[in-house]
Amino acid sequence: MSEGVEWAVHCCVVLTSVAAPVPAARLAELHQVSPTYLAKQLQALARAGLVFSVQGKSGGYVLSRPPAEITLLDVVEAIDGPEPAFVCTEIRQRGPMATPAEYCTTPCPISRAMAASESARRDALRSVTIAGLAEQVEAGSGAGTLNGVAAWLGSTGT
Amino acid sequence: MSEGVEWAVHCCVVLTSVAAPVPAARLAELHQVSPTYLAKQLQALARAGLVFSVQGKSGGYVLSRPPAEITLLDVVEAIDGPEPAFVCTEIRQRGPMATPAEYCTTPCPISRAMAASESARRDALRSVTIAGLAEQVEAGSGAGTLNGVAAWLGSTGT
DNA sequence: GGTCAGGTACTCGGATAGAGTATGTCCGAGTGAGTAGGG
DNA sequence: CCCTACTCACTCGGACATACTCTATCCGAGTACCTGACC
Repeated sequence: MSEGVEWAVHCCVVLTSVAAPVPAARLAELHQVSPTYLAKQLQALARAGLVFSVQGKSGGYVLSRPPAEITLLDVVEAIDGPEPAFVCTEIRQRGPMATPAEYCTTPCPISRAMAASESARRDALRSVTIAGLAEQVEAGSGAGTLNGVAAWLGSTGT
Repeated sequence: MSEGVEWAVHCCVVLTSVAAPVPAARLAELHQVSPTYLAKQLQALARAGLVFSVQGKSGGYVLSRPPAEITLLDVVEAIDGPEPAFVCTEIRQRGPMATPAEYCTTPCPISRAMAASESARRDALRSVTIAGLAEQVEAGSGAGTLNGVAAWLGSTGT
């Protein structure tokens, strides 16, 4: 899986506690990652409609929806793309013992099994929201952690 | 996901109906895929212990276990590798607002959610066996399909 | 006829090139804020 | 004192290089089968 997914999810979680837009460069500084590449991931989030991008002097990125309405699946698909990992190339219709196309009314069993596993993964990802993740972060690292991060993001120093 | 996974699964399914070893080149001809690259995938299956490779004039590959004891997960992991797609790089421990390492006794919530989705996918893949797939192929394409393929694999002509 | 040695052809196995995608970087377009001037 | 127009600095956005993995290929190592000779 793309490493940018992890960055994007972390960004969404910290964005839950801020109201003003946060520039990509500041998020990169917070996470110590490549600013330009993180910007690319945030652009993908913007294209997917998960965040709003505002330009200008005090611009940046803001969540476009309440965190409870953004699922982990939304973020993963925004970065990695919505197409499933497994694509059936219809091997059964090729070669000397090919199954005639008229018999292939349903997806082949292998494709179905792969689709089922993909679906299970997507269901698991869909059941987790950004708000839920933020809640767990607070529970794990202490209440007020995200507010502290938000304060740092809003300030100008290091 | 690696395209070789699809090839490998198809090979495992057709191997359920043969007793004698089948050369990689013949499986490639059956599926109309690159012989040398398919050979590489079969080598991976052999390394994982899913198939036995026998050398010599009438050599080839045979399933090492009853098809009911080989799961789709086994094949996928043999080709794509057993390591999970998502790897947590512990972003929370980096940057100016880093969480101290002593607070990181449990995996971060994001990592946990990703692991859960991976686990769901693996469970789905584990619940499908090669024998089950072969059964569904017979049900879909007509009884005797696999035996016909087996006969073709055993013969010498095209 | 049976046994054994040798050759041969066929197999797998790992080491070796090429293509596509993920990663990382750069510069230009756009815009909101701040400022200076005028009314 | 308020309004307006301008400048400017800061932001995003897409176009451009680089590294790595997936795909595809080649040739060498090994082995079972077949053939032939010998007993």
